[in-house]
Amino acid sequence: MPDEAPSTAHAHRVTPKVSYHHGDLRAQLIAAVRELVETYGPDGFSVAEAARRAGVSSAAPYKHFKDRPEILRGVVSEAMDRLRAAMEAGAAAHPVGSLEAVAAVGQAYVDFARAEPGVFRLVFSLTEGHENAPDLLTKGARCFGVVVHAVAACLDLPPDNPDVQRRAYMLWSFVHGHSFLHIDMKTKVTTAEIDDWDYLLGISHAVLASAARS
Amino acid sequence: MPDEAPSTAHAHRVTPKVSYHHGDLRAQLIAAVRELVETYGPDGFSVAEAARRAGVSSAAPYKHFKDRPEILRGVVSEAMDRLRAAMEAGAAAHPVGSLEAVAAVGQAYVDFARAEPGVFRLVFSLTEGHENAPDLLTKGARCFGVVVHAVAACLDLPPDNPDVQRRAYMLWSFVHGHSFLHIDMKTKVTTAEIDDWDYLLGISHAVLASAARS
DNA sequence: TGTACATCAGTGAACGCGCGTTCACTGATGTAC
DNA sequence: TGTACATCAGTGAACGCGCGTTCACTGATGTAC
Repeated sequence: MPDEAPSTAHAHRVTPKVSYHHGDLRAQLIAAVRELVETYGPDGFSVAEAARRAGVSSAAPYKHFKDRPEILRGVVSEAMDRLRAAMEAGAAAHPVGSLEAVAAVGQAYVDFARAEPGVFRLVFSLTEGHENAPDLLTKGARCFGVVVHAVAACLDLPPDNPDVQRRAYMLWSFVHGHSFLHIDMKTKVTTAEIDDWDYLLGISHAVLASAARS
Repeated sequence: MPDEAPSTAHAHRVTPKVSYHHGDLRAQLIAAVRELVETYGPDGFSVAEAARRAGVSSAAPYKHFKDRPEILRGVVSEAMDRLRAAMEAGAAAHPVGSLEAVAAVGQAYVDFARAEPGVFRLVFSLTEGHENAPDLLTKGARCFGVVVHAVAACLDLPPDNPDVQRRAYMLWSFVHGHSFLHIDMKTKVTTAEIDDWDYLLGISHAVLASAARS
């Protein structure tokens, strides 16, 4: 080769990204976007900045994603997977059919929102993503399915029972609202102290024990 | 002009919305931004486009607002005023202390979210606005105050009673979650049909009638 | 085993664009005298 | 009452910027023979 003697330089390139094709750029980009979304909010990310943080040229992301929205969808998809896993783990930590199992699903939800408020918000701000990404809709429905499952077990009814669906939705909206209020208003707007677990148990009891409505 | 009497107490300036050059550009800009936010989402507005829609040059907005964030804050402030007014009107349409009055506050909240989903989302996505705008915090607290008031009347307890605060927060998070889920997932994720008024009455009953917790 | 080749994840330069904001200005308005 | 003046909400041109995306390319990798 006309290049200089490679002998000395040949040794070991200590830089971790020695490889031209670096391992998993897609995953690294998603991680970078998550970071950006947490720092600057759901719309405060740019493809360019994400690429910069992944240590790659600004054109590189387009080898893995069609365009900017697709990157967002990738982040949301991955986040929903983690959210569902957390909810399932919460339920699994308590006896099947117990009120605690229901509350634990809610606790996982709230914990996720608190740990990743930016991503959490992003998941629910994909107004345009609905039509474009049926797989995201599916994943959302699966998350809801975890709630339905816990409620059904608790009430000893089949998951498709209307009353189960209704109460599961009530619980979900409750927990969803609590999560959002929590991350939106770090400054408390109420004088009452809220302990999550107590609160979620109380909610679960109020919703599941109240008289069935038509 | 002859409409003077500057030293007397009743020195009321007639001509409430004096048209200098353009009429009330400030209000028109806010209206334009509301429109943009509804169309393109909370972050999908630009100062330039708002000015365009108001029929003025792109520099004109800076005669009324310091910068872009201040415009957003103006929109949110105005929206919170309308939201509170709607909640108060809802409560006032039913007997003081009735469960219906409580549910009507929630209904007004949900109605607002459904009528202006973009603005509604914007109100709750001002992550940075908290420190910058104490007046927005105050307005938010006042909105919550409407809920507290209705709950206090219903339970016949003072508004600063911890149980009142706790139940008001529960109701709020419930309604907040329902509102968000409603505007986020137009496609229903549950098989159960939700009638708002029934639903809100049920919620109010479940929250206010359940046994008091420590 | 070595070699030729197709594949494909990267580069880096370039593009057009719309944005936020500033600037000196203009001309209508309200007021003091 | 008329006039001179200060005020201020507008203009329109200009700026620098970072963005999303495209493009021809490069060179490492895996595989068929």
